[in-house]
Amino acid sequence: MAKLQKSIDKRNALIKSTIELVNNNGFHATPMSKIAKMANVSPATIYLYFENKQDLVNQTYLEVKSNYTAFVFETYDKDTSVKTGFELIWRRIADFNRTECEYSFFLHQCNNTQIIDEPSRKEGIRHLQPLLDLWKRGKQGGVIKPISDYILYACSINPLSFLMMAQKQDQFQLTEEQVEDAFLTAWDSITL
Amino acid sequence: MAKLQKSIDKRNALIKSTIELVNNNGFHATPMSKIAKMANVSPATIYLYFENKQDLVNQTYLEVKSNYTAFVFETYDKDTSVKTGFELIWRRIADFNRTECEYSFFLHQCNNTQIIDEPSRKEGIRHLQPLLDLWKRGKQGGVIKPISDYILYACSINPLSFLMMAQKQDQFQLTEEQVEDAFLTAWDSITL
DNA sequence: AAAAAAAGAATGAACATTCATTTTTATTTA
DNA sequence: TAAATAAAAATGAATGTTCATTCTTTTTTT
Repeated sequence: MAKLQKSIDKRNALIKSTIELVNNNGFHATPMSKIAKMANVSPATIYLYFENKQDLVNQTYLEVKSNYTAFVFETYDKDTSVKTGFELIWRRIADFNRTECEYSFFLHQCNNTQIIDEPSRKEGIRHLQPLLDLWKRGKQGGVIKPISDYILYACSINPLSFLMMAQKQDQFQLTEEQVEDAFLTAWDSITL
Repeated sequence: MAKLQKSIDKRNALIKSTIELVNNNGFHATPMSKIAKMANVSPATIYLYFENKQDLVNQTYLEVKSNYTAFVFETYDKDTSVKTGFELIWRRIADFNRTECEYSFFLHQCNNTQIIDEPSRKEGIRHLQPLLDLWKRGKQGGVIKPISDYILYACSINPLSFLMMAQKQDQFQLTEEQVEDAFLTAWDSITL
């Protein structure tokens, strides 16, 4: 395949530039020419790696999303109590939001706007399966509230995105202590 | 002022069209010509009412946001118990998300992207002052957890936005019953 | 009849994408 | 091994389109 001959470094540089520029200006306000310049590449070169602008952003999304899930479940062990398991996952997500703030912000933008096309977004959703399985077990064991996974997610995981955004906008500082508070709150919200 | 001579209907139509088109295509993918067409107006006419595209979207944002706050606190009475007060506000927000879904979605997009360059976008949750005051009282009375307002907001109010988004993307149906679940979850999360 | 509001067409800039060349890399031949 | 050639990758400069904004004219209101 031709693809594999081409420099993986260049592809990465393009993806990195895309993230940074989309984060700062939004997708439609980010010209290909700027992405190229930031990646030290000619505009034409982008089209050797990606079909077009939409493909570039879709692939960037999928790549970031897969980094995200890999990170989140890296330390997960499904043979633990529901509480331990949840805490493991939750804290990894919190870490990701804190340490990989650029990725996190990019994902947030993609999830909350019309940047990404449907198929890519759909593909992104499946990634949290282990957490859903854990919740299922928790519901069966009478630990987790027997309510929609969407509500569980909205109340326990999504707040981290919001706090990350608030932090990014300098409205709020997400310190260690705040993370503790947020965890206890998340746990309280989803348990019986 | 000339402004007041011009038709308020046209201005409203422009704002309405802006919301609808930005919701469906995003700001930068929405041409002025389409906004004009949807509002049954010539493109040039937009510039009689707004300075330019940025001004149009900024003003739309301010207008929607002020509708939101007016709606949310319309029924609020600060001389009630913390629980009653919170429930009043929370349910109004839920209603707004359900019945004024277009407004709600638009606000969400503005709050989570770089569309708006209005200082007021950076004000965070300050526009919800009565709610913050209520929480203060709740903290003093030992009802509400003594933690950052941002965390309280993230866990009890923000989930509604998330659920509205999920609904908008047809992943989820926010029924009456789900609203009940969500309310109990929200209340559990912020109380001691 | 004058002033204000609205319109459609024109302008010029920005931008995604493609084209024609050049540069780099890999392969073959002597 | 080194020169010669072929293939791949990369480029800068076009291309053609889209679009925000403005200009000139027409319509409506006062």
